[in-house]
Amino acid sequence: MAYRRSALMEERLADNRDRILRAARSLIARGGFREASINAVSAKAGLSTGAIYRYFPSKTELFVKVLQAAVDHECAILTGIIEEQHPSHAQALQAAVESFSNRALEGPHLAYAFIAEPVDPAVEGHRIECRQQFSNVFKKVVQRGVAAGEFPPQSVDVAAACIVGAFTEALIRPVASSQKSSVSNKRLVKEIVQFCARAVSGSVPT
Amino acid sequence: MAYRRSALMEERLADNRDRILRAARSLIARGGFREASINAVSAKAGLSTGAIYRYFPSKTELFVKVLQAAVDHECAILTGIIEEQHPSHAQALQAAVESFSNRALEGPHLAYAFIAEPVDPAVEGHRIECRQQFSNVFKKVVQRGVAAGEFPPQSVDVAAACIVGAFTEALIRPVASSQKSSVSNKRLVKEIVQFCARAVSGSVPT
Amino acid sequence: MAYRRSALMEERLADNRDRILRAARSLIARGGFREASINAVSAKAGLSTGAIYRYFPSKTELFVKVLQAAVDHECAILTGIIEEQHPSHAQALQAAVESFSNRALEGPHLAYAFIAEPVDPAVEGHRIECRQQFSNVFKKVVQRGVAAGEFPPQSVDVAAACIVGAFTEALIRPVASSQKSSVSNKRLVKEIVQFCARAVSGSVPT
Amino acid sequence: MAYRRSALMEERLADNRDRILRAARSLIARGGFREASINAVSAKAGLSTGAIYRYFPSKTELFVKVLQAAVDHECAILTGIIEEQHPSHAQALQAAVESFSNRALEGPHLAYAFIAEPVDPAVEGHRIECRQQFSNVFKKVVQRGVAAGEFPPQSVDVAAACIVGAFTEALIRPVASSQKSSVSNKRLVKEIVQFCARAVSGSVPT
DNA sequence: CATGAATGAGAATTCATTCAT
DNA sequence: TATGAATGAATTCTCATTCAT
Repeated sequence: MAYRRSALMEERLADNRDRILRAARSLIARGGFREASINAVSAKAGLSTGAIYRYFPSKTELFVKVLQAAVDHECAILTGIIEEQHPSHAQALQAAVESFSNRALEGPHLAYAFIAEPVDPAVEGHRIECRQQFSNVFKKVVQRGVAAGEFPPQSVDVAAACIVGAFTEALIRPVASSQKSSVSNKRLVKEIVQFCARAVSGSVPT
Repeated sequence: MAYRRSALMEERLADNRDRILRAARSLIARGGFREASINAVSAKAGLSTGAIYRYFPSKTELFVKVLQAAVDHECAILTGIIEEQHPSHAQALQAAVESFSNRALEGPHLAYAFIAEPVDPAVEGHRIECRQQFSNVFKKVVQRGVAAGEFPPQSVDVAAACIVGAFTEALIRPVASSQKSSVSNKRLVKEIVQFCARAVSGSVPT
Repeated sequence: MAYRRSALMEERLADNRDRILRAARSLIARGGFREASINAVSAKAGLSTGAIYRYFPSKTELFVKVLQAAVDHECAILTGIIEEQHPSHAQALQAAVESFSNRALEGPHLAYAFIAEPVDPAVEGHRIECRQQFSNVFKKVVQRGVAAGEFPPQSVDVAAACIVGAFTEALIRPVASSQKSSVSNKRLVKEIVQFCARAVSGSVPT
Repeated sequence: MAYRRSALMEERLADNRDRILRAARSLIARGGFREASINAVSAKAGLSTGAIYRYFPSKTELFVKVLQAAVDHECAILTGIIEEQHPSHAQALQAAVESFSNRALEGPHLAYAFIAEPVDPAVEGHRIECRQQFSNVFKKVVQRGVAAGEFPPQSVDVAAACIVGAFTEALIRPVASSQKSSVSNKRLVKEIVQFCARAVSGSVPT
């Protein structure tokens, strides 16, 4: 007679899976994929190496899930923002960029991992997808702005990619150099936001 | 009995060093850092693995030098372009971005490696420096444009970083996804160039 | 409060033990010892991994029991055959060999496992015993034939071992090579049978 | 300027490759494929684990080479024997079987490994080939005997397989059980030889 | 100075066995 | 008693670095 899996156990299982994901995420954020060995992940998650393989079929799949989760979470937030009421499409874009930037400055290395060369070519395909998915959010705002005549005609795909690249790079730079930047974080975000706004609108935001 | 290093020998040494750098560069460009093992580099350079260590103290240092050389070369070209006569600073910027983009689209994986996560965290610091150096060229154009009143006031550091990030991301995307993009390379470059021009000038380029 | 083991429970225990044995046997037959992991066995038996250890102290012991059971079953059949009335001892032998061969060609991989290298050296000792037991059946026929003067004098132990080895190898070969043999199964069995008959009798069977 | 590889070094390399092969062969012979881990092989060969991979691309390939070498060596000897002058084909067969048996009784487990279940299915294909190759030698003798009318008509393929199986089994049994057999080695070989002779000729050898 | 064989730590993954529930 | 998640030692294979020749 099979024992029913108790609610407590279910919880523990879900908890473990989560701890593994968080451990991997944390290690990737701190030191890139290179630092996220199965040993390191399992140690940080407080589990044995073998336990990882109960929850994920391979290291590659684990990484894919980490990226996916991070991107899903971020995209949900950004989508929420651009669907809010905004005086203009430019301001919708600015709000999204600002929101992302503020979060990225808190945990900057994960954003960095999005554009990192993967340990395993098998992750590569998925990483590209993630970035694509990621920039799709921005693409939507640009599309609307162009459709509304607020923005000049432009390739929305290219613009979205440029936006993602622009703020990613600008955000990563000061973090990676780990030296006090010449501009404060607040100022940095403001400048990034305005850069993007000018880029899509072709006008200086007021 | 210490032999004086003959001119011939000096030449051979320099030649070997160069071949190693070129071999590493070629391998990185083709398959990323992952493909550039010491074995592969030495084989491609026509030398032994041990010989590598006569010219470079470690793999890390070799990679650093490869990046440095690539960036130096690129920066020299870009600096040359922006120092030419241009009708406007916006057009100087556009010429530089276009030039870089065209080269990047020919050897896309090397550009990709610029923003790739390093094999060794020790490379990281230097990679950031390289990108810094890299964006300094664009910073100069922005500075001039702002000083001349052609561009609106803005943080030239942030703008330069954004520019580098923008075109890097936009260029890498189609390469990485290795699928025919919706826009042709020619169109892609044009769109990137205009994105950057709008971003710094706050106006739609004619 | 110790419950007396009910008849029902006894039955269930015996049933479980049997299902484990059958599951293991089936897996070994299909893919060799290599495929018969405790996980696979328990899954196929519809039990948990832990449950296996209630019925068998170790994987090794389980395998030993699987072999024992298979051999016991086969020996019972073969003994039945040779105890039947036969015109001659040579024909008794032929009937036994033919019977075994036909069954082996239906489930060839299990026969194969009899002579397979064991996963665990601890199984080895027992596997030898099984083959011994196995050849004892054939030994009896040879003994009778020699005693009756139908077969020439010979070491019955060696002859029995040779017989087992001969048909095992001949049966396994086409299976392992998994390519259509030059001879049909029917012909194969006939040839094996005659080989054995000639070997023990020193005459060509009519 | 490349240094020429000295004769001494060449010798050391060949020697190392040989030591690896011998180490693997010895371990397989002693405890089957299971005991021949890369660690064990390298330790026995007096090399590091990594060194193995300079000489063999994988464990599988190493095993294949071990089998191949053993079989090649044995086949060469047996072929030599059957090509000698013999009073009859039956005696040629007997000489070959006797020769093989005597060697097998000195290093018995390697013969055993020929019919062992492989660790890696990739080895399987090759192992079958080896056994085939092995029995081809005996097939030739049977063919000649049949052609000469000395042996009764029979499937030479089946007969050859049976012969190999017969003496393999008979030789392995006493060794594996590691208990003094009822028959001496000398007697054992004689009995095996006669079994095979009767089997192919259908007559009692004088 | 050049060579490249050798090293050996470390990587991902597997699986028999245990034990808290 | 039954469960199956967790363990962790063991496995194969890689590769930066060294050093005898």
